Amino acid sequence: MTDTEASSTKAGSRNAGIREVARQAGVSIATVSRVFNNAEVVNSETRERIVALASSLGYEPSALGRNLVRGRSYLIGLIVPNVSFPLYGAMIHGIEDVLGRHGMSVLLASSHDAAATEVRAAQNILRHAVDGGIVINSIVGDALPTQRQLGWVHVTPEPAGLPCRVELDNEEGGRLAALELLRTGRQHFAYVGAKGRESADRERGFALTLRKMGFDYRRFEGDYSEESGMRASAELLAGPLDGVFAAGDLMAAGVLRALHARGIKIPDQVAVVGFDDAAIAPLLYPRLTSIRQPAYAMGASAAELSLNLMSGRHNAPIIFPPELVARESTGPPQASF
Amino acid sequence: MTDTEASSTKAGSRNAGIREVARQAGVSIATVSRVFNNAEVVNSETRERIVALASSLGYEPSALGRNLVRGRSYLIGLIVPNVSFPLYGAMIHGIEDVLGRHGMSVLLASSHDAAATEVRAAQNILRHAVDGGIVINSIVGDALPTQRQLGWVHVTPEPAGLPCRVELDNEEGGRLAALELLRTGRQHFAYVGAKGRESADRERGFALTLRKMGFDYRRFEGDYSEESGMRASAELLAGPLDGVFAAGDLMAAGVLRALHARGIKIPDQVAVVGFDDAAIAPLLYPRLTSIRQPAYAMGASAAELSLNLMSGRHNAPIIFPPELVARESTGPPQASF
DNA sequence: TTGTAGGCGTTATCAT
DNA sequence: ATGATAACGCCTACAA
Repeated sequence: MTDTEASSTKAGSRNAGIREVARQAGVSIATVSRVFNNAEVVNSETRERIVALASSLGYEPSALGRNLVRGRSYLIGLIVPNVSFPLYGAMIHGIEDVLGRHGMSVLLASSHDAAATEVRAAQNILRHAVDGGIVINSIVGDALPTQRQLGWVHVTPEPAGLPCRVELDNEEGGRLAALELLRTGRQHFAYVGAKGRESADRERGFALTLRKMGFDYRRFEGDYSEESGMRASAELLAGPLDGVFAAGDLMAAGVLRALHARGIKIPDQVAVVGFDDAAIAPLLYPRLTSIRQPAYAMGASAAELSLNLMSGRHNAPIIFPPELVARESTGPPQASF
Repeated sequence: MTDTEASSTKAGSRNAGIREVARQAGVSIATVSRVFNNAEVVNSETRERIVALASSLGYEPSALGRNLVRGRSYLIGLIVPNVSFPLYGAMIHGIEDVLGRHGMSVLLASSHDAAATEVRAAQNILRHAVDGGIVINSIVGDALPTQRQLGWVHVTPEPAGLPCRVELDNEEGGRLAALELLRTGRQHFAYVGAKGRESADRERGFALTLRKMGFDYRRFEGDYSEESGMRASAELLAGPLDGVFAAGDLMAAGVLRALHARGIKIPDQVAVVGFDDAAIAPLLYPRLTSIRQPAYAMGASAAELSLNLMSGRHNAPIIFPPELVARESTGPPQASF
């Protein structure tokens, strides 16, 4: 393998490097480099000549070489529990937009809600010498492997100890749900929750708001699945019920289905509020009122936090307010032709 | 900034490099390198000493340096129209699994169904010297920018000319839908489609199968949105109707909703079949029968194709068969308690 | 089994 | 405005 020969003569097998361009242009490699970095500083005539030559030779600076000398990869690692979940999709969108604006790209890995997989994803990401990292709903939290001075930005409500964090004001979400049910004149409430701090926070906001108005509520602990929502309905219907707040849209879907199966009219007899405002919410029957997480904005903020972290700056956790999206399940059906 | 001093003495600010490890271990950097590559070939005693030292120094080989000398980035670029779409999520999952098994990672970028964004995403990906690339439902097709001998693997039904491709047998999907409607004794059919080759293929399979049994059908052209599905129902109900095949689950959702609004019983009076078997299908009311794309397997195949392409091997396009997932919208409701 | 040394493709400093 | 040249961190013949 006469490697030197091949690389200098036979164009195509390996693209022309900076040396070859410099040689053919009759300048030093430094000048070529400058053309692609500080274009202004080089004589406009030689610059154009080099640009033309480079493009005819199919040359462009190698990211590999550039990364090495700059000590950066321009990559941000991103760990997501599950790419399919629409809420995460919106977050990723926000992350991509901000990062792209700063010339950085997203290295993706999924944790599939398993601690071992999450750690493996982190190691995998670290192997690529990323400049930063973002984890959505981390399971292992600050036990995530790291390297150099890389800091992970967390998008999660827990644990509270994590320094660099973006989270949703879940308690406020619970409050909004309660207000919506109160607004539509309900009196017999129920909360369909799940384990974990997210649900607990949502319930607290819900409970506080109801109590302030002199109401109590019953509760059911599910697991965010549609099926657990159906179980919840079955159990809660043993008593008086006209207002349900479910901690997730999937559970709310189950509630709707079970009420439906019993011929109960929504929202006339029972109103239902979900959480997340996932893509399914407006497709359910009836269309589901839900508490929306500003997922895009949260992703964008996480990206900015990560960018700041790279530059040594450190920011306080950012807490986002949720927003009520009122649909048919708590009010009169929208006009449908 | 006495950079050289800092890097050689003050551990921490910049992690130890291979030189430092070699120096402290009293060996050459070549030996240290071998420990992390051809571990077997180095004396087990020195190896353990080096491993211990490296870990105490927090040393691990720099991906930057390694990539440069090997001329590879171990990155595969992935362009997705929209991360949120659950079908794509499953594909990404398949891609990640296969790639991870080969020590490669996913560099993600979204096209948001816009040609300009897709091209920009490709350029962005190319800047990172990826070893390969995969595009899901590309808009610009073979006009995607490329470099070196990098070849994009397409997951898409069109254009047919693309050499490296994974696609679904849409015609077979249409056939399955027709068979299911025939099986449940329907006689007055309708197809709710959209523009593009995917829909055309699905319709062909649907039409051929019906005609073979002596049936005809009416058609409506929507745009994959729920709203267009509702319009379809409104129009189609002008004539006799008891079996609808919609080219997408969202349109099917619209069909269901419109039928519902008119008090039409599903599946008793009208049966509905969707396409994709997206996450929403089992959540609709009633649960939607749909034609499933083997998204995970398709993603996995795309990844394998890309891996092969890197090694110079070239494969023929792979065509996947869809699968019927029967639910309530075409048959008796499942037992619900 | 281990060391030597060249090179991967670029950037950036210091002269000129 | 341009050229030499020293890194960047690592891998890998080749030699010992």
